[in-house]
Amino acid sequence: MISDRQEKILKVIVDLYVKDAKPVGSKLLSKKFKLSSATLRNDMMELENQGLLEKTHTSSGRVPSSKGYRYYVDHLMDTKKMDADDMLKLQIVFQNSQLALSDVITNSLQLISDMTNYTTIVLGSDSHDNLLKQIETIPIDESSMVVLIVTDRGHVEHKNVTLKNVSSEDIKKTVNLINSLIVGTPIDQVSTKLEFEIKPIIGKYVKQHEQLYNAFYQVFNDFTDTQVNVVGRNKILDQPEFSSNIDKIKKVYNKLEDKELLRSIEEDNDNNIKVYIGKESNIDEDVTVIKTKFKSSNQEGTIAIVGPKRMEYNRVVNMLEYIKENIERQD
Amino acid sequence: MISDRQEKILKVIVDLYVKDAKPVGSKLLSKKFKLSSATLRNDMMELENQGLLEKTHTSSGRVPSSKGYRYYVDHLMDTKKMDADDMLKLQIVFQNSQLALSDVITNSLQLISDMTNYTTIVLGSDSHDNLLKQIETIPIDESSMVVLIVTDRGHVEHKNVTLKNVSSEDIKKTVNLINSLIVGTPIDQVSTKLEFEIKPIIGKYVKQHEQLYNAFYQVFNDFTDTQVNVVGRNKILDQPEFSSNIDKIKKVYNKLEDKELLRSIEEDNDNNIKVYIGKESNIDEDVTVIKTKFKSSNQEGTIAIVGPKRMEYNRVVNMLEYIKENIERQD
DNA sequence: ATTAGCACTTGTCAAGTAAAAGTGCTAATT
DNA sequence: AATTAGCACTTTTACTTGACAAGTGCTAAT
Repeated sequence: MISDRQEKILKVIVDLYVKDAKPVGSKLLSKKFKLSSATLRNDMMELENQGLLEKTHTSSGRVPSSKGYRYYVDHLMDTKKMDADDMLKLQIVFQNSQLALSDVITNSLQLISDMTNYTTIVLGSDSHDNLLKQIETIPIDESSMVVLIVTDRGHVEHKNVTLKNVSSEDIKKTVNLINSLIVGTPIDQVSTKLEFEIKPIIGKYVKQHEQLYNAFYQVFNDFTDTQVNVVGRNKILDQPEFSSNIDKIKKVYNKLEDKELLRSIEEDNDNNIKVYIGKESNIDEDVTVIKTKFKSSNQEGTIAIVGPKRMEYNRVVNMLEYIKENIERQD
Repeated sequence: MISDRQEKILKVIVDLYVKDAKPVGSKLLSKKFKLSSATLRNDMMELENQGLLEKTHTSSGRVPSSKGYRYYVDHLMDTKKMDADDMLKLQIVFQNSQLALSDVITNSLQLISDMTNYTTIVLGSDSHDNLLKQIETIPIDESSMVVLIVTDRGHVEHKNVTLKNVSSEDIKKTVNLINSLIVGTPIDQVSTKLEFEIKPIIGKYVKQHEQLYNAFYQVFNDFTDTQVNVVGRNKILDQPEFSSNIDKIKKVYNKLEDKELLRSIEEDNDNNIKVYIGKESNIDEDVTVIKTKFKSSNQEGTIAIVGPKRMEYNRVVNMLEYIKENIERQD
């Protein structure tokens, strides 16, 4: 559909626009190609007709459209060449054997955020299908205790609970009951089991069963759906497409707090790296999200980079690829 | 130093400016007082000479200075009258006996943030002087386990740790050793004790002691200084003094991530409600922070409200007072 | 002690102008 | 047939300009 030269022109326009955030005109391009600006103009017009480029106003230079970025991502970028400096810096994090995997992930995403000026997100996997592994209580003083819940995949939930006039005997009984009867149950079914299997029993044999039941019920009920860690939220303010537009900032920030949205990113089950350009991001037409799932023996989840549509696609994809591979290799 | 009438004028100016964010002129004031604008102008001039009012430019109305707000806070506002609607809404949260105290705190600060459009912060108390209460390990699979640490004041820290070829025997031995030897030690001395009291012993009796030592060392080392919960970060974008000034927003957001700053808020040991106006906030000359410590049998910490210098001092102080009292009464 | 009156200052808004950047089209050139 | 030179046209941006509104400080009168 489009000529080789037009492809090259598109690539150069994307690269230039990503770098400088300024619409690219035919004159500037004519320096990169050994062609007159008029020739470039003709090709640019064709690329615009194909919907790959756009103008910001009648007489402005061209800017890639979402479709243009899509074409770039799918056909034009050299995805296998990683910047040496980026690689080196990431390596340092991954080679620090002192760190637990979760810290390596956090650190590397912090690093990416700092290097690229984009916002990064780590989503712990949805724990609702985790199985209850063990519960544990630790008394703090005569009227309060800490309740701990651990799942088979290592997710921990804890809570400080206040109890009045409950004997440690009764607490122990209840804990043992739960540990023997409902361990192995998926987390989202625990509440039900608690009600129909535990409540009737402790109702008979345990004083203050009401309080105890409520305490445990509460902890399970609060079980966090998805652990979210947003790194470099403020980087958004450094991106020119946002820093001049408070309403956009407000919109993006609100979306970043939107659990629904984050869940939807996580629920995409493609294990490869996936690029959501502009509206596809469900955040803002000027935002791009690049995400991937990862899964090691120890931990699984999703990592995502949120930046302007005018994003360093190449670089980010390469970095994510690197991280994903290295997490999954760590076994 | 200033007359009764001048005091009244200052109060009205603060109230008006807080409400409308517009400099207050003599004409507007003359409607509130039965005096001509010229008279008011004379008094305003005197208030300006005293440093209590400022002009934004030679011919603008007056705006309270930091000193003016300070005077208002210390002498002028009726701190005992709480808005009935505010009270009602807070009551609902505090009367929900289903909730654990920590949730009541979070919910009430979320509520304040929503009602006032300010940002709120909950700082869990610094845990460094907490004493180690108990450690606990829960195996996840053959190569990883969860390590849990609980302090005497109910602070919980947990971490997923990967171990290779370490027997559950050895883990148990080490845990028992720690629980018998260093329980009761202040958290910030645990690392040292771990090194000089535990390391030598497990060095002799435990295989893979290197790995185990490192794992535990790591968890203690990561012990979070202060638990921070910032609610309603985005409200800042709705305040007119910031929404037109990206640089200010950037500055404030960066400060809100600044652990040093948050620690300094927490380290102020005044148990009463304290108001930091403008520069005193250490955030921005246009920001005010109002904070208080709270302490119940179960939990202690600091709560702070961050808003523009043009803040509803009265309302916020009253709400904080209410919250503080109700937290501390819950025993 | 208060007020009326007035000259003066500053910010804001709309309209107008000129320059810069870049386009599309036509006609000439390779 | 593809490329280029040339030019009229459009839009943005940055500056002026002028008029008006808001509000002040000061003086003189009440």
